[in-house]
Amino acid sequence: MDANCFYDQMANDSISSCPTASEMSVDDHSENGTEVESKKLPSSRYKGVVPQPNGRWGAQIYEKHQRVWLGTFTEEEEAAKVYDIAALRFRGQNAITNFQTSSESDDDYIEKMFLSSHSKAEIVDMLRKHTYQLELEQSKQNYACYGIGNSQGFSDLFGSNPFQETALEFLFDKVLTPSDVGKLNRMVIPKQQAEKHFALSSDIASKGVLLNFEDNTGKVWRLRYCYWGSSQSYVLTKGWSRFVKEKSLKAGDSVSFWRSNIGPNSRFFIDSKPQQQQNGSGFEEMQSQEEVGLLNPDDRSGGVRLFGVNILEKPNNLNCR
DNA sequence: TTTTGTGTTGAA
DNA sequence: TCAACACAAAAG
Repeated sequence: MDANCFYDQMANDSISSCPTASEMSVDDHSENGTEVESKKLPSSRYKGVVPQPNGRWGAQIYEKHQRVWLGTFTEEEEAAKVYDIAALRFRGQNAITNFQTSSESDDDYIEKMFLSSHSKAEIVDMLRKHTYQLELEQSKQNYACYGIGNSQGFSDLFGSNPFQETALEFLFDKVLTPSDVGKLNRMVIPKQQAEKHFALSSDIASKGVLLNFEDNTGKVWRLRYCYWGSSQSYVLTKGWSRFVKEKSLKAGDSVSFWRSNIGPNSRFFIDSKPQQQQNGSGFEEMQSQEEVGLLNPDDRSGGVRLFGVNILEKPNNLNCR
């Protein structure tokens, strides 16, 4: 493509993407395009932005001695903004960017969370496909649906989890064994899960604690949770047999544990599912959140699901009511 | 045929 | 790390 074609394309694409006079070499004005220098592409005034032969602009960022291509864009400024987004994700809040990016507004805070909750590859993929803004907006809408619902700005909540009123966190599943639904009147909680989600201090471990679990009907089940030293296992005891009976649980069925909030006001939830039926007695509130992306039923790795991704590690503290 | 984005190089 | 340049690969 010669210079004339190049600038024709520039004119078609966007007025604002045309080079300034200072960026255009004298030879660019030649009519016949025979000058060698006329093919020289205009440099971008933005970091991470490179000109393309067709007059568009490419965005790229470097990491570990390798270029990461961020896509091509009609507008030079658009490419610059894309670089900024990548820079924030790759290099953090202190990254040098083309435009002012840091503020304490709610939107900016959501975007920070959005960025940090997606892998670099995911962000790059969005940028290259030009879907970043769309996905970000969808995340904001998800937040609006399940937000705190008061007038308090996010910035007021820095230092704590601003989404704690909204997050419903999947803890773990347990496929019930015959003994879990038998006459022992107890359910063994896998040690790894127990120590992770229901950690007890040693002094109260043997004594046990009463935990409240809400089921899908809103009914609260008060279950005794303790550690049995004899079998070195964590168990739900008092109240469990009644739960089994009322839910008609059998071996092979499963129970799921969830929690909402992080901190002193944590609430636990319990849900049961028949062995063969995966979509039967779903937790209505949880399902509705899954539908909007707050929770991902396919990804039960344990993190809080926000903006369609997991963003928080599970806390290790136990909160009894 | 047009556009994207990679290979490569040299500067900072 | 970064941008410039050339050009092969991919897309239309």
